[in-house]
Amino acid sequence: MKSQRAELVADTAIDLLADRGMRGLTHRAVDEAAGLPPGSTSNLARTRSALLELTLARLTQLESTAFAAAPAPPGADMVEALAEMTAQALWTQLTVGRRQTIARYELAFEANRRPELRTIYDRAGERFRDLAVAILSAAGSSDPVRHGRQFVAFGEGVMFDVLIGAGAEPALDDLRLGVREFLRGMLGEGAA
Amino acid sequence: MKSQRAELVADTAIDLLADRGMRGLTHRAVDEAAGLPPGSTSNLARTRSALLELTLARLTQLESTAFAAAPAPPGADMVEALAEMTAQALWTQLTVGRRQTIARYELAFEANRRPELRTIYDRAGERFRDLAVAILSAAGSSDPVRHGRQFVAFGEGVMFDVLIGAGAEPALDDLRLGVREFLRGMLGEGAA
DNA sequence: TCTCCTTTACTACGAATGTAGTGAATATTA
DNA sequence: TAATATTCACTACATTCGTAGTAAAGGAGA
Repeated sequence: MKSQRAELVADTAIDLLADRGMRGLTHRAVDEAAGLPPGSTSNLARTRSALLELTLARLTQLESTAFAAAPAPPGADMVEALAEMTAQALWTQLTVGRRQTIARYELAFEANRRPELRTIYDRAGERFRDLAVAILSAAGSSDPVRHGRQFVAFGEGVMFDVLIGAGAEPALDDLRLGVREFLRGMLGEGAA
Repeated sequence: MKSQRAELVADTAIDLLADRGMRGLTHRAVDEAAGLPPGSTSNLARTRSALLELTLARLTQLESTAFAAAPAPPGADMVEALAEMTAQALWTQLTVGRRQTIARYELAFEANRRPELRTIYDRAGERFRDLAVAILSAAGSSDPVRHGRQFVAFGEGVMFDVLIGAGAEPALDDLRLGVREFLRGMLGEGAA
């Protein structure tokens, strides 16, 4: 981020987005929630579009570091390891990163109507998707591109369901079971 | 719906929600988009909360009819039939029902902050989930409740991915393939 | 036909919003 | 230190928002 202040503003915007939604995110609301003198946010991000861009940029920055350390251990049962890794990642996003995930979803919707956001969102999504393709390819997928995409979609669906849908508590064990079944379905019963 | 006018207002609100998001849905915007004299929506749904409730109620009404005719054909390969059925349903939601789906997502988020919406949303979701559990149970699932839930989550994820995420065109063939693999993963390779 | 009740049209108002201008304060560089 | 560029705090304004009041229109039932 360009400055400490920009970080503070963006982080506050993320929380507001998660807690109060798109309508709750305003320049003034950020000032107030961050304890900044009124006008500060308006000054840093002149337009609403600029504020959204700043927030999304910060969000992708935060999430990219969260998924950085994840080298696939090429052990005996790769599916098992991959399932464990994925379940843990989902778990993290659902608990510690709950608000970040919700804020990201809010911005994803907004990106459908704002090209400047779409650009940022897609660039981050692409990197993530490519990673999934590479991993599934290494795991012996017969159609890595489609599978990679489906893998990401499955993850988003699980998170969406927990955070927005039924609202039930996420259970790590269930996540593990689910991901394992999902992977076996794609890679075949006895996949390496 | 209570009146033709209420239907018109709700349908217009759905479109606005899909096209302009939560911030684009206002009493005045509905009047204008529906071609009603200013104040009409405000009069029909006195508060913003009432407007959102009306819209969500209409939405669940519309979607319940869309999924009504779907008796599982107990043929030889049940997984195959179920996959075909699901793929078609997803396809419909992604094309003809695109805006309805997006509007539903918007309201789902809002329901996290508005208990009165949460009630409506959950009641509809429960019926849907129960249906999934029953179908998977009939298909021989070893854990119908968890699988039913995961099945719904998978569907939401696929839709979310297409509508909000990568934004690529949905391909019916890919949907069919994906659902089939997903089901085989849950039900076992040679599931009936 | 007359009466009662619901729906509709229109208007008003306080509060909140996005945006932008300006001068002071602070940091950076020469 | 002096000059310059950047960041900051504060203010102002037109617009839009949610909400509500009220009077006219319309329809149902006696």
